[in-house]
Amino acid sequence: MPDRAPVAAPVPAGDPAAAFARHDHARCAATAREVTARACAERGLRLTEIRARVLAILCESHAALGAYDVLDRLREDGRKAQPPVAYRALDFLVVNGFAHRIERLNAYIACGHPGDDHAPAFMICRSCRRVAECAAPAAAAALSPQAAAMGFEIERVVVEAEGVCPDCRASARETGGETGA
Amino acid sequence: MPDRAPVAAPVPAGDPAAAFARHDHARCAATAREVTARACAERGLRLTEIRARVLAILCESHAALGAYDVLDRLREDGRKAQPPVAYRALDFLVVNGFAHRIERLNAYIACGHPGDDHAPAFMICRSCRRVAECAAPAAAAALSPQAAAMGFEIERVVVEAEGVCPDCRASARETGGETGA
DNA sequence: AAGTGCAATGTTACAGGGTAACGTCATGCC
DNA sequence: GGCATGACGTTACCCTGTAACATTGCACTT
Ligand SMILES: [Zn+2]
Ligand SMILES: [Zn+2]
Ligand SMILES: [Zn+2]
Ligand SMILES: [Zn+2]
Repeated sequence: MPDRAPVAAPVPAGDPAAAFARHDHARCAATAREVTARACAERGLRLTEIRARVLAILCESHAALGAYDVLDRLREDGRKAQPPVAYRALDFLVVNGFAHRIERLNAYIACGHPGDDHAPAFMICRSCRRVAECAAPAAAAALSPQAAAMGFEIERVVVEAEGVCPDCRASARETGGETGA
Repeated sequence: MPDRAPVAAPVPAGDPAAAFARHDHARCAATAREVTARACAERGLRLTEIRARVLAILCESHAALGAYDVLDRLREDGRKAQPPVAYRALDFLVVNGFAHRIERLNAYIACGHPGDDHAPAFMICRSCRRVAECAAPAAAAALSPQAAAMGFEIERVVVEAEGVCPDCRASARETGGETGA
């Protein structure tokens, strides 16, 4: 499902709420690609053609894409790509903080703050698969005391909220039915 | 990897830290099964033979088991079970709050507070796959303001911390090497 | 220029996780 | 008996992910 009209911009493109609100998505996507390219240049990382293409595919919308969705898109370009091609590019983007894996969906999204070192939390719409990336250091921090108490060393925290986005709630209300697609 | 010696009980069996500490696991497992059985009786849920068996399998250790691990165990009983048999039993347990799915691992554990309505967070050892279930309402609550601000309706929050448990940290130190198995 | 090393990509083949769909069977109710 | 319901049995898939190895291209050495 495509995002809503990417014309007006009542919400700035970097805002977490952008995923579920009207915003200038062309600018949103272009910024993400440019910032990532710059970060790669600064850090000596090679943003190869395939990697850049996969990032562009993820940037096309705020919906999470499965690795095989990405693979299909690569094949539409005329490549005869096999699964490892998609997975390797996705791994590169995730490891370097330019994309995120959504565990709940086994899927991927472009990062909203590429290059920055951040502790993201995600709001996942179970109806349209769009995902908003929020900063929620408090959520992860809440676990530290308990981890320390039991001697557990935390390396990474996954925080994913599943629910229904404003658009899909509105759609459900119109049809009077459930919140499904 | 089996749990450590289930003899002494420096930690009470219901404690979140039990997953990574010496405790009376026989008692720990028996309690989980009994509480679940009682909750089913009270609520008119049918804890059938297969469901009870799957719960017992999950209760055998604090390590997360994949659906196919559970299936293999069912087959060892002499059943000729197919995947849906395991998935249906696991779904029953998860939906009714007697087990949890660990998204990060695509795997399952028995619930530490079966029947109670709770907002669990998990500490997952990436080395031995054991999982501690903690109560961390603060982690989920930290997302509410942002969700409200963007009109997102949260239905469920996944909080999973990945890291290394005390035992595996100790093992790594002994061998001077990395924290792998 | 030839040789060497490394990172990225191409390709095959498979393992692991999950479900739709349909048939069967037992239970309980009218 | 007739019927609805919920659980289980079975088949046949689809989606997700990776090990392993061949190849390419580029940078750096000699
Ligand atoms: Zn956007
Ligand atoms: Zn939505
Ligand atoms: Zn135990
Ligand atoms: Zn461990």
